[in-house]
Amino acid sequence: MSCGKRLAEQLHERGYRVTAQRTIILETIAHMEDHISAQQVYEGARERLPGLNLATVYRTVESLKGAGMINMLSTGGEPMRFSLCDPEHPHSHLVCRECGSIFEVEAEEIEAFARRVEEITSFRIDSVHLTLEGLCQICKQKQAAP
Amino acid sequence: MSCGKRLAEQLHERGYRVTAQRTIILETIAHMEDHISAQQVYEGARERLPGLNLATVYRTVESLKGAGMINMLSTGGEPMRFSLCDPEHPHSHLVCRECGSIFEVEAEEIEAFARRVEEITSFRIDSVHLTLEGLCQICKQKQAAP
DNA sequence: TAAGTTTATGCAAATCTTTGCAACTACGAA
DNA sequence: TTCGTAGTTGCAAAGATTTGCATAAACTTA
Ligand SMILES: [Mn+2]
Ligand SMILES: [Mn+2]
Ligand SMILES: [Zn+2]
Ligand SMILES: [Zn+2]
Repeated sequence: MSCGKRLAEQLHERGYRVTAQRTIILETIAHMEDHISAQQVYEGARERLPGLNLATVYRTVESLKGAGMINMLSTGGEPMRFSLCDPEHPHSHLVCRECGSIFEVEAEEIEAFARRVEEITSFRIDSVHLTLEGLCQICKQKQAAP
Repeated sequence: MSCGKRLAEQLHERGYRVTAQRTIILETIAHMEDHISAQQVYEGARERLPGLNLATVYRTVESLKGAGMINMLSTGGEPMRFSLCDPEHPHSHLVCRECGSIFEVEAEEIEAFARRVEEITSFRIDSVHLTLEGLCQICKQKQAAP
C-alpha cells in the first residue's frame, strides 16, 4: 500500500473525513525531511492541488494535530512548523534562542514525566512533543568567552 | 522598595536598559492575577503611559522573556499569554484541548528532566516552563460517556 | 446508487504578531 | 553635567494565523 493511502486510512480510522486536501497536505509533510512552515506546506501541496487555499492548510494541520498524526513546533519568533509523527521515534525539540538551530532529543524521561503529571493532576496528556529553549553548545561557548 | 523598583533593578542587573515602557509593562504583568494577552497588557499599561504602542508591547515581552523575568504560554489556537516568573513557585501548564482551561502543575520532575537533557545534549536549557496539552478531568469524563 | 446530513473548503475580511526606519532616550565616559 | 553611542520606541506596513459565511464534497442510510 502506498504511503499516502496508509496515512489516509489512519485518518479515517480516527474519525476524520478523508479529503484530497488532507491527504495531499499529509503526504507533503510526510515527504519533507525537515519540519516545515504553513507556507512551505502550502507551496508543496499546491503543486498537486492548484486550487488549495492557505486557510485550508491552517485548518488541516489543526485537524492532523488533533488526529495525533503530526507534531507542531514553535520556535521563538518564527512561524509554527510541522512534522509527521513517527511512533517509532518519539522525540522532543531543543531550540537555541541565540542562533535558532533545532536539535532533536530522544529522552525516555519525557514519557515518565508525562505519566507522573497525569497521576498528580488527573489530566490526560496527549502530546509530549516538547519544545525546550536554551543555548546550543556553540552559542554557549561563544557566550562564555566574550 | 516598591515592587516596580525592584523589578526594574533586576532588569538593569541583567544588562537591559530600564525604560518607562519596560517598567510599566512589567508591573502590569506582575499585578495581574492570571496570564494575560498582549492586548490586555497593552490596555493595562496604556492607562499609565498613553502613548504606548502595541508593537512595543510585543518587543518588550520578548526582552522580558530574554531576561528571564516572564513566562510565555501559548494555548492552542488562542493568542500568546504572559505571566511574571516566580522563582519561589516554578510550574508548568496543562491546557485542555477541549475546553481551553488552564491548570498549573508543580512537578519537581521537570527540573530533573531538564538537567538530564542538558547531560545528554550539552545544550543549556533556559526555560522549563512547559505547556502540555491534553484533556482535563471533566472533558475526559464527557468523552468516556458519549 | 440516490438522497440527506454533516463536515470541509474557498474566499475575503478580521485578528494577531513582526519588522523597517527615522526620531528619541538611557546610560557610561569624559 | 554634558556628550556620544548603542539600544528603544512609535508609526506604518508587512507577514502570519484565524474566522464567518456560502458552496461543495464526504460519508450515512435507505
Ligand atoms: Mn522533530
Ligand atoms: Mn503559570
Ligand atoms: Zn545556537
Ligand atoms: Zn476541558
